[in-house]
Amino acid sequence: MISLTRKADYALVALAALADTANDAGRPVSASTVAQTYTLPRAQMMNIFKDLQRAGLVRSSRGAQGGYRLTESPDKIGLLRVIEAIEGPVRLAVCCEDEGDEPCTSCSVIDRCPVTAGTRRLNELMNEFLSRITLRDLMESNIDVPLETLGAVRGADHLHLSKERT
Amino acid sequence: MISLTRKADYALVALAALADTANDAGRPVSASTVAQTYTLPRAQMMNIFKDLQRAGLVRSSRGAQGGYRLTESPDKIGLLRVIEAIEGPVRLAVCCEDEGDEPCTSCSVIDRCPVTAGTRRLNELMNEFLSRITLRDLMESNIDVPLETLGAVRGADHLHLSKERT
DNA sequence: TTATATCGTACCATGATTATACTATATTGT
DNA sequence: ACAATATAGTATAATCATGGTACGATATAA
Repeated sequence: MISLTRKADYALVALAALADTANDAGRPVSASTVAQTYTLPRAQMMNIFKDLQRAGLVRSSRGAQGGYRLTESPDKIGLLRVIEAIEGPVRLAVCCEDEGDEPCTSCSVIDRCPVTAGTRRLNELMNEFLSRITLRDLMESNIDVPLETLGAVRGADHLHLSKERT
Repeated sequence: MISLTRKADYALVALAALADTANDAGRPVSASTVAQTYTLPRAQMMNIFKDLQRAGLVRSSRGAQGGYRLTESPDKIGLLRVIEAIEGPVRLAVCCEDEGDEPCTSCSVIDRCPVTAGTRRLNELMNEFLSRITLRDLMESNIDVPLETLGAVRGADHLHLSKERT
């Protein structure tokens, strides 16, 4: 499936919540608060924050009045890092584990496969792309930049991918 | 998870096999042949071809010497169509069911969610992107075009996304 | 008519995802 | 010091999608 897991989705909400509230000035925000604010399962949110912390995306302060804070500003946080923190590496197919020209160790098609090379390239592209889009972009739905350039490939300006935002 | 299901992956192999063998000149290729050629489960391959046929990507001829043929040339077949034929619509998150500004009916965050708008935009982009890349691109790992333009956003030429192909 | 091969559908097993619970530890405030 | 709060870590259960199989029906070519 080409989709985020619910956890990854929650993680984006969580990070956005931190970014919204108090970047690094105010006091930290607790997992419970975020869960309550957005009507999401508390326990789930705690696990998510833990993953985010392990990935270095948030810093935790324990104890009363504790919670989490972003370690970086939202425009420094690429989506890929968030997704990987929750779901692990992004791979379009099993054969994307081995990069480059190495033979496919994971699937049965071995080396006759007519699409591995392309799939791996596509995978690289996807990763690169996801790492470009930042949390800030997402919060402002400011995903125009890559979009326009992508649209320019075949002169497709009809896409209006940056509508109602400029 | 941001990855293709195994079925979708197989589907790409299958279509590539059809494209390789006999575009529309020769005789059709059976699901069993494809399965055998690439050491993939027969029954699975049959189901896949059925889905592809339902989506109009291949045409079937029954009986002995029967099999499948592509209905269009590989450079007319976008990846999105293939993926959708197998997995259904591509949605980055549940809230991408409703496009545009409609409120989120699917998740509990309702309308306070700080990332729905961005996620939906991102979803559009992803779909657009996948529809651009054709089966032919994939077979030739000719995915350089969008890659370069994407890489040009921040002048990142170090990526070498079109290596060993020009 | 017989062998081939798709069509359609139904089915099960596995594994990932989703969600919860519990114990331990650390910090704040009284 | 003590209680309340909140994270850390881990373990566990339930749910669902996926991966894979099987079978009867139908259509075609030889």
